[in-house]
Amino acid sequence: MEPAASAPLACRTPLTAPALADAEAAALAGTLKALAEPNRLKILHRLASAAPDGVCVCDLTDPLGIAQPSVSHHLGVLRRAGLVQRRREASFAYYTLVPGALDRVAALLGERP
Amino acid sequence: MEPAASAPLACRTPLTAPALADAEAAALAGTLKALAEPNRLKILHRLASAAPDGVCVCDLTDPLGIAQPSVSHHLGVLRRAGLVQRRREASFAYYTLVPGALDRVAALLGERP
DNA sequence: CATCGATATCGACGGCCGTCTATGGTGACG
DNA sequence: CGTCACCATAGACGGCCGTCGATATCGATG
Repeated sequence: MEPAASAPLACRTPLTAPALADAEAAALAGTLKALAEPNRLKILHRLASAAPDGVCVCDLTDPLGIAQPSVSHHLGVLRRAGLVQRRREASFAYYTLVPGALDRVAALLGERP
Repeated sequence: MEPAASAPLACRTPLTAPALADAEAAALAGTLKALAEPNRLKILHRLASAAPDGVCVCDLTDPLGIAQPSVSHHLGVLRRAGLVQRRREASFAYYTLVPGALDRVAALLGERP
């Protein structure tokens, strides 16, 4: 608007702020990217609804309507993101939510720094 | 584990639940997909930090380190997702957060149905 | 030991996404 | 009225992602 240096014009920049660091942005984006998929959201909802001691893969394949390798793939993504955990028993695999994980993400989105 | 019908085996399915509807899953996934990008998170953080009357595009280009059309692209994605809004003034464009948008997303992630 | 069922991994294919350069449209200024 | 700054759009290119069929592993069963 007025006293700038050499720049031809500056609309204005009233703010300063730590500016979200690259590492934090990438980390949060990674977690959100794991969440941003319809089938994975359905999986999480299912695990949240009926997760006393876990849900096995065979109980997820039919409701989702996708092939079993795809279900395993999505579970792997959620597991690498730290959102779910696996408990192996015989030849079955029972998946459960990692307790505070979703709430932590929600808190990060809700906070207004 | 034992008394099934004709299926050769059923690990067990103790739970029932409405099961997240396709439309809801797709909608939430769409919003999360808009959030799941480092540069867009930085934009939102910036808007949240210093957003009394908005931030113009020129103030976002340099901190992000990407070309101006890319910034416009990201702002468009956030706007179509209903997360930010635009206010045009002269040749400038001031972007602000849509008030309750982020909190709504956080609430959806935090609720345990 | 041979078989079968439950999962995970592999390789391939199609589509979406983030980035860029180039260009267009609009308001201010001289 | 010509010029310039700000912003948006269009088109192209490379890479990541979701899906599948095929295959491997591992435990239980007979």
